[in-house]
Amino acid sequence: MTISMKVHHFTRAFWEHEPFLTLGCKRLRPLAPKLPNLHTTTPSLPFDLKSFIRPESCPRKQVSSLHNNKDPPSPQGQVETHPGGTRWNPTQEQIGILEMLYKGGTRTPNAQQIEQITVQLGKYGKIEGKNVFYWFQNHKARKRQKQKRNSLAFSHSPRTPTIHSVVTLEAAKGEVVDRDEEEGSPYKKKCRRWVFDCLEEQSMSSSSLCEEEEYRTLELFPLHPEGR
Amino acid sequence: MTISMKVHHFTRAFWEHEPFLTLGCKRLRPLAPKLPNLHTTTPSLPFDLKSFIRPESCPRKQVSSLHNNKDPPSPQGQVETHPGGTRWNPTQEQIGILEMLYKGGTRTPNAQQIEQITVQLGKYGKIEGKNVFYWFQNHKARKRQKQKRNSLAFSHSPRTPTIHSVVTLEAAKGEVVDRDEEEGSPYKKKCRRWVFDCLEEQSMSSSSLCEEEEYRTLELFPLHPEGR
DNA sequence: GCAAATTAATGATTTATTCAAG
DNA sequence: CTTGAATAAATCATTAATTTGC
Repeated sequence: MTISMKVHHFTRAFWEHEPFLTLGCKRLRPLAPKLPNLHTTTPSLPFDLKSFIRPESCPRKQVSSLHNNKDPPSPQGQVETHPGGTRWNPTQEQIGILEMLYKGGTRTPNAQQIEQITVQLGKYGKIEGKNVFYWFQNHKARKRQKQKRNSLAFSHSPRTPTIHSVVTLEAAKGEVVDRDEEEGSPYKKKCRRWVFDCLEEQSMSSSSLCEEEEYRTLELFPLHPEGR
Repeated sequence: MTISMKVHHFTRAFWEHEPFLTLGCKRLRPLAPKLPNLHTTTPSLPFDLKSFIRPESCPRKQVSSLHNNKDPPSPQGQVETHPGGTRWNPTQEQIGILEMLYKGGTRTPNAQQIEQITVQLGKYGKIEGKNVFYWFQNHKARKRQKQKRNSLAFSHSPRTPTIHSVVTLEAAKGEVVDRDEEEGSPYKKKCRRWVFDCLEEQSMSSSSLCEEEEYRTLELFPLHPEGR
C-alpha cells in the first residue's frame, strides 16, 4: 500500500464522515453511485448546482411568484423574478440605496452592516448577504479601474503632456475625478470582518449580542462623517 | 441642503435603523455619543474589534480555559490558547489532517466541506470555518509561488540554461515539482460555493437540507479520485 | 417589429498581494 | 521568517442592451 493510497483512503473516509485517523484502512465501501459527470464544462449549469445556490426550501418548488415585496414603483420593467434562480438581479431601488451608501462612504461593510443592508434591501427584492458583499467589492473595484483608465487615457494623450499629466495624477489619487474613492491609502488598516462573522452571528440567535459592542461597531462605520 | 448632506442623513438614518427613503429629512436626533476615536491607526486593536471577531458569548468573560477539546496528544507545546483571542494557531493534528486533505486533492472546499472539516478539526483544537477556508487559500497560493520561485531560480541560473529550462518549464506547469497542483487549467470550471452557503445553511436548521443534493455536492468534490 | 447574434455591464469566483502576529 | 488574515486585482460567466438581418 502506497502513501498515495493511504491518502485517498483517508480522504474518502473523511468525506464520508467515517472516523478517521484510526490507521486501519478498513473496508472500502463502494463509492457513491457515480452521478452524471460534473467535470465537463457544464453546459447551462446542472440543476443541482443551481439549487445549491439558495436552498430556500429544497429545489423542488420552483420560485415562480416569490415576491414577498410588493409595488415596485420603478417605471422600469425591472422585475426581479429569478426564473432559473441563478444570479442576483438588483432592482432600481436596491441599486439606489447601495449607491447612496457608497456615496456616504461605505466601502467594505462588515458582517453586521451587510446583514442590515440585506434586510433593508430585502424589502425591494430578493437578496442575500453575499450579493451586498459582492456589490461593494465590485463597485469599488470598478470605480477604481475606471478612474485609472481615465487618468491613463489622459496621460497617454500625445498632446500637452505636461499640465494634464499632473492633474490626472491627482485624479489617480482620488482627489479630482470622484470623491467616492477611498480616502488615501489602500489598506486603510484592516480589522474588517465579513462573511464568517455573519455565520457566527446567525449561529447565536440574537441572545449574546452585546448592545454596547454593536453600537460601537456601527458607530465605527461611516468613514466620512464629514463630507470631505 | 446639498446632495451631500442628504446622503449623510440617509446614511446615518440607515445605520440607525430609522425608516429611510421617506424623503422627509426630519429631526436629526443627536448623534450617538462620540466614542474614543476609532479612526486612528488602532495600535494593538481596540478591544471591541477583537471581541467582534468571535462573539462566542460576549466579550465579558475572558476566554481563559476554554478547551472544549481535551487531551491534545501532540507532544509539542503547541497549546491553542487564544490568550488575547487573536488568530488561529493550528495544532499538529490539524495541520496534518489539512495537509492530508490537500494531498488528497482538496483545494477550494465548498461551504459544506469547510463545515465538515471544521467540525472534525475542532476535536483537536479551537477552530472556525474561516480558518479552514484561509488555510486552503494560503496553502495553495504558497505552494504555487514556491514552485514559481523554484522554476525561475532554475531558469535564471546562468549555467546550462538549455536542458534545465525545459524541465523547469514543466515544473512551472505543475508537472514535476509537486502533483498537488490543480489539474491542468486554472479555472477548472467553477461552481464552487463557500462561505455564504454556510451562512444559509446555518440559518435554516438542518430541516430543509435535501439529502440528494448534499450527496451530490459531496461527490462533486474530490477532484482527483485517481492519483494522477 | 422581432428574434438571433453581438456587445456591454456586472454578478460571482479565484488568484495575487499585502498586512501583521508570533 | 513563517503564516494566518484581509484586501485588491484578475477572471469567469450570465444577464441586459444593443445591433443586425430578415
